[in-house]
Amino acid sequence: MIIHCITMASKERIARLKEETRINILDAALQIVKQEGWQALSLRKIADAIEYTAPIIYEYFANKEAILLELTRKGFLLLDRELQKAKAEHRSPAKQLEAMWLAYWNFAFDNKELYQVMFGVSTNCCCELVNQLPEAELPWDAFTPAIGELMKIEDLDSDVICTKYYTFWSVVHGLISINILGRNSSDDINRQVLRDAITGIIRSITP
Amino acid sequence: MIIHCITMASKERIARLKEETRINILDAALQIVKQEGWQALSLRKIADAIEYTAPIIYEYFANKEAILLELTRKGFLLLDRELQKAKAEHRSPAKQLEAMWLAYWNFAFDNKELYQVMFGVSTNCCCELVNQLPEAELPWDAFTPAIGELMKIEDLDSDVICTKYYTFWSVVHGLISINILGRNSSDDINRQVLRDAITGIIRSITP
DNA sequence: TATAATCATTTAACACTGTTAAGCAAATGT
DNA sequence: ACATTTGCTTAACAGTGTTAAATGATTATA
Repeated sequence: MIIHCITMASKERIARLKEETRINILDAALQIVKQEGWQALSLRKIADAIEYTAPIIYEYFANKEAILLELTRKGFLLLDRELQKAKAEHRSPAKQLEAMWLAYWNFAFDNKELYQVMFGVSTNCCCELVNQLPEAELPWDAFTPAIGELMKIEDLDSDVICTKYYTFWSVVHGLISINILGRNSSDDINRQVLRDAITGIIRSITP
Repeated sequence: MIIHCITMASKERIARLKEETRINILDAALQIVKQEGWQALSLRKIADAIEYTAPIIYEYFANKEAILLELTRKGFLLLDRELQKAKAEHRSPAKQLEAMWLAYWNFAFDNKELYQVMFGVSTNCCCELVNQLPEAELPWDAFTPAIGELMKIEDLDSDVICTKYYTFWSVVHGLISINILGRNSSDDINRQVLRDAITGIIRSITP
């Protein structure tokens, strides 16, 4: 009986350790990418970083793609946190939209590597899988209520809202992509493009 | 003397053949990518397609990246042809801009693979090198005169024109990227977003 | 024409990559 | 004390880009 309890506790400890190395794998992967870029990420490098050999990774992830997929999942959750935070700071939908797209912009540059794997900017991976990720719809869920409120439209899946959402998204994502690719214009111009576009769209949908 | 002429001719014939297999390499690469995607492109597959062995490719290109770089160069030239064609069909800068961005859009989907390697959408390669490519500035050269004319600004490198160019480009490239990644909205909505955004920007800069 | 030099091409090899199977040694259950 | 499971490693496979050496045909030279 007592032995049973002890083994239960040790099982839990082991489970905790396993969870920990799972996190270590993800952390190591992200760190390598931040230091050397996506192209340099290899399973053996991850294994080195967590002081194991490569095959052990398959105890925690089905394959390399699964690691990237998990990173994009965490990316979407982190992005959603930032969006919610920005939203909570304002009451009017116009201000909310402006703050949220700005938060989106900042997220992309504060987490360049995550954004790359989330939206496939200059990295080749798992589009189809990412699209099946439920978390990939969090931005939609975050933005459309504000758009709907601003336009006084209740059906958040209507084509009108969809169109406006994609207009916002396109210009912001486009500008981010162009910058990540290094086709840099100056930061001043970036900021102005972003502000002009967002306020322009907001004005165009404000009744 | 005669012999000299003959050898000259044979040298030219050989040079022509070499140029031909250079083109064959590029064609084979693009065909493989179109059929199996960028991830599936390998030197040995290219070699197979042109009925040689892999190392022969290094007689024509410094490395794999150089092949991709040459494809993006050809991509920019092709894009420029389309832009010029669209431009030539109209006289007013507003109509020109609209037609050109539409041509840009069509190019991206008619040559999805080229667009991907040109702008790094879900493929990892050679950003820095592409940015040094002179041909990468052809779109800028194609668009800014119309923008300048429309805004009645002569200095095509002024910040105002730069800002407007990036605004156009961001929304179009963003929408393309999102679609290539498979985050598809319907074609109807795409078309509407594109038209709305372009005509909106044009109206906003028309005096 | 015979020999030397050059050229085009291939084979072999290296250091990587992701991934799987086999083995081993320590911890665990009986 | 023995059997079994577990954690982890070593070895291996098929593939990648890339380089060096070897081969065989073509060309130039004597």
